[in-house]
Amino acid sequence: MFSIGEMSRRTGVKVPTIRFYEEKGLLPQPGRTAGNQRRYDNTALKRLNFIRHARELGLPLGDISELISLEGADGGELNRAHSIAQNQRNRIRERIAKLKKLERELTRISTACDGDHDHVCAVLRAFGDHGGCDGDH
Amino acid sequence: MFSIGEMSRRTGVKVPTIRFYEEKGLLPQPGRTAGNQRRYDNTALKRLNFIRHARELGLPLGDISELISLEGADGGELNRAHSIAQNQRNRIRERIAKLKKLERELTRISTACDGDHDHVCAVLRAFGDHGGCDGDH
DNA sequence: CTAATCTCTCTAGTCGCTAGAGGTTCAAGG
DNA sequence: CCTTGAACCTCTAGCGACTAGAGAGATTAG
Repeated sequence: MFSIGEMSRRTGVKVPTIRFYEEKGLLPQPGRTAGNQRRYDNTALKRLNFIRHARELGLPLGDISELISLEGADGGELNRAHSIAQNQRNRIRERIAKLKKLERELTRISTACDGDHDHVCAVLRAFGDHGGCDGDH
Repeated sequence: MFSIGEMSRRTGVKVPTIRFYEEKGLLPQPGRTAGNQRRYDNTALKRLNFIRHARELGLPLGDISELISLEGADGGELNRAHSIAQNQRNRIRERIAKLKKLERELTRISTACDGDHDHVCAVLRAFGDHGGCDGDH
């Protein structure tokens, strides 16, 4: 049986965050000591690791809670798990594409004014200006 | 002179967001009609476009407000504008690298279980499992 | 003049936490 | 057994960057 601090050490999830997950229903309410402190078992530890991993993958808590509810589900319902993973992958791909565009533009902005500050700084102009973008944002 | 709705139409920034920017000091308080409605001029329009563009580049409002205060600054202070742009570029590069790692891992997860759902779904296992990651997250 | 559409302020909600106050419990050392 | 100090408890409030809605007043086109 682990205290909340022990859970935190073992998973890297901060103590208040663990309580927050419990409040949101992602972690089941654990047992308590006579003095009202939480005590967790291995099942809870595994679930917290699951949540942490999924969070690191960028899944919103809603998706994670859906995945949790799929534990022990059968064939048809498991397609849902697949599509959550696929959706997240697509979201990430889109974000990568968008960020690459932004990087190109920031490069343009940064090189717009190479230390010659006698005139109005081109960096500031470039920030205000969509004209130099190659994109659709 | 534009109404707040006109500003919104011209910049693509939503009406409540414009008021929010004003409240945060990013937009100066505009003039008002006798009936207390906001009326903006071209300067305000340009500034709103500046904010919008910078936001699209992912700059936090704090950085944007710093950039705004650099308008009309001289050489030394303008280096600050450069470093804001550079920092943001670095942040974005890091995010791209991280997202690419996640994409690889989601690919692994998605392909862990190709429609064969007779056993406990490998997707769910993979979400709970760091072992297959190549990374340090 | 009326009706439709803006616009006003204000409050509260979103997401995923994080920080702090003020109080209680636990575990170890004496 | 008792004390001390760390860890724990609940509760509230705050972050960033908005978004949504209520209820009231302003503007504008016909």
